[in-house]
Amino acid sequence: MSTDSTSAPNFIRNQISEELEQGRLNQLVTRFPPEPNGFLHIGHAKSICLNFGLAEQFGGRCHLRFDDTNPAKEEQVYIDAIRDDIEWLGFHWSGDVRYASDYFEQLYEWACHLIREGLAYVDDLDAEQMREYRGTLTEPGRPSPWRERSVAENLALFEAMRNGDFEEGEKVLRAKIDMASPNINLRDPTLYRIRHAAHHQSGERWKIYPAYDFTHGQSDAIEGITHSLCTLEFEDHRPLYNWFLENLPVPSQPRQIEFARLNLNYTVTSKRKLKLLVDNDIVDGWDDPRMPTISGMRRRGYTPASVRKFCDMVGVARAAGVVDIQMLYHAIRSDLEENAPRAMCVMKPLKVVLSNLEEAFEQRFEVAGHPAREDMGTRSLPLTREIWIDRDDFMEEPPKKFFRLAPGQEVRLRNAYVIRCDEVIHDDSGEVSELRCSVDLETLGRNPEGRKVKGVIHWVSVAHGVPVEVRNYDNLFTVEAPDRDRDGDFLDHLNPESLETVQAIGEPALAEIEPESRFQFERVGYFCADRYDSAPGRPVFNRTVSLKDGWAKAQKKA
RNA sequence: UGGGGUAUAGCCAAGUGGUAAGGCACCGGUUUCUGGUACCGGCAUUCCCAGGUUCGAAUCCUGGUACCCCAGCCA
Repeated sequence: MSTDSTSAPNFIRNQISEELEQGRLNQLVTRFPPEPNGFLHIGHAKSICLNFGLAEQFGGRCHLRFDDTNPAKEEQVYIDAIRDDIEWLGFHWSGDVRYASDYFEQLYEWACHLIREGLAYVDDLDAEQMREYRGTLTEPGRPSPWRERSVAENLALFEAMRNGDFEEGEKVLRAKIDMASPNINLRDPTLYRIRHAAHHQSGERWKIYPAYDFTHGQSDAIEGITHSLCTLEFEDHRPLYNWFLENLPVPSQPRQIEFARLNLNYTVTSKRKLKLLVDNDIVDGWDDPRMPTISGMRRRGYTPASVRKFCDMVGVARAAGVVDIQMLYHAIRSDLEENAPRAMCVMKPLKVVLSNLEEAFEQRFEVAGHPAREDMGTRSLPLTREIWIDRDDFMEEPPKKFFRLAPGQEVRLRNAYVIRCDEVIHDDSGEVSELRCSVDLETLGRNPEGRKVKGVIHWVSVAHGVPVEVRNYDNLFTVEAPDRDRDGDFLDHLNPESLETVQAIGEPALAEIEPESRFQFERVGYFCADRYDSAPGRPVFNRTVSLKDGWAKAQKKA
């Protein structure tokens, strides 16, 4: 697919290119700053595409920086998964992976600087008391009784905090800004809290950890980030972000710009909720193919290009909306339509005996790997007297305009002959168990004379078909906005049919395929060999997305 | 009159004073050995509402309305 990511204009790109043109900016430097407390999801993909895409496009740099200021929630496994996800998407960060924890010493010094300037103090209030003193949205807060400690005392106390002389929660360092500010973030926000926890990067070195607000902007400044792009909920934090930049001797002045986070219908994009799905074994891990995580989408069969194209289609703006999941489906379908080789695979096998062929009949067809891509070569397809077709392609009492198989009706076997259904055989329970059909040997590569055969169905030789496990995935939720249930739980809307496993029968070429190979199973959908469970000789496919089904749609309307 | 934001089609989204891009979805049609794809055509006399300025307004002004975010020692 030749979609260059982030090609569409948006307000951030416009701003940057203007700054570049006017010479107010030399080189663009962005950053992607995940907290390693979960897996990346499709919402993060939007941010990754924005940050890395912008840097790529304007010849700038993009840093990967882990915002690792909360050891209690973070783990190395997440760091590894996040790096993999970004690389899989096809982006490259500038320089080494960075960590906010790399700057802990500098941050500590800057905290001392604030104390010396009379702009920070150690507070003994506990969390509950602090909340009371903070006031409410409509009422101003009151100053803490500890707000006017001397610089010397604050310095000593803060050092003692660092040394581990206090228990967790006993003291915090706060900025001294304005307890009456209408912006709650400015009511003396917490800068440091005590945590006697081991940190995945800094180990046991620290007993105190800086809060997000005191870390992010300064880290940006240290790295020379020019544009710090984040989501809308941080808008209220921008005055604080700037306050630190103004009151600290930082080496550069980054600028924070906010954009709307991505919401997708029929799914949830909240690390907390995703973690809940994982922890309660509702899904099979963070990379379950039903998860909107990047690794889940990878396992499901999405391509990096399709994810990038999707992000590009969605755009970047400041209006919070919900994107239709059909857009995602479109992105992957259009990629795979062009790039996935074709194969035939029968999902619900129904035996068909081609009665006018001899027992030992066998003919092989050299068939295109892709109808429009000669570079994909050909594959060999054997036809024998007994074949499997899909049960959905036969109806004993068909409605009008049913172009598939029915008693007395003709249909083309894809890549082979036209056949006519002569006889329907039922089992004891009355279920259709077998079809007897006759082959018109004059119809290979040409249409029969005097009649129009509109239907084409897929099939597999009984003698040569290979058993294939197919996992048909569907939306994890049955409602558009599972998040937004005011008096229920999002778990109430789980789709009980989000996974259906079937034992299918595929054409011979599917026997020896590598994990993560993608195919279009003709007339059915796009499938990807599971990266963990599939192996040559034992294929397991995940349905990435179905093909559009005009027949089903027409039936629904009728 | 707590603060900060956002309103353009069913959904996403361009557009920043010159007469409503594009994509998804949807609806027709053509082609087709995938009821897929591709192709052609349709889909906002109007931009949250009401006034005003102007030759001219989605864009400027005034006044409303709706929705989103904020009271972690999370990010």
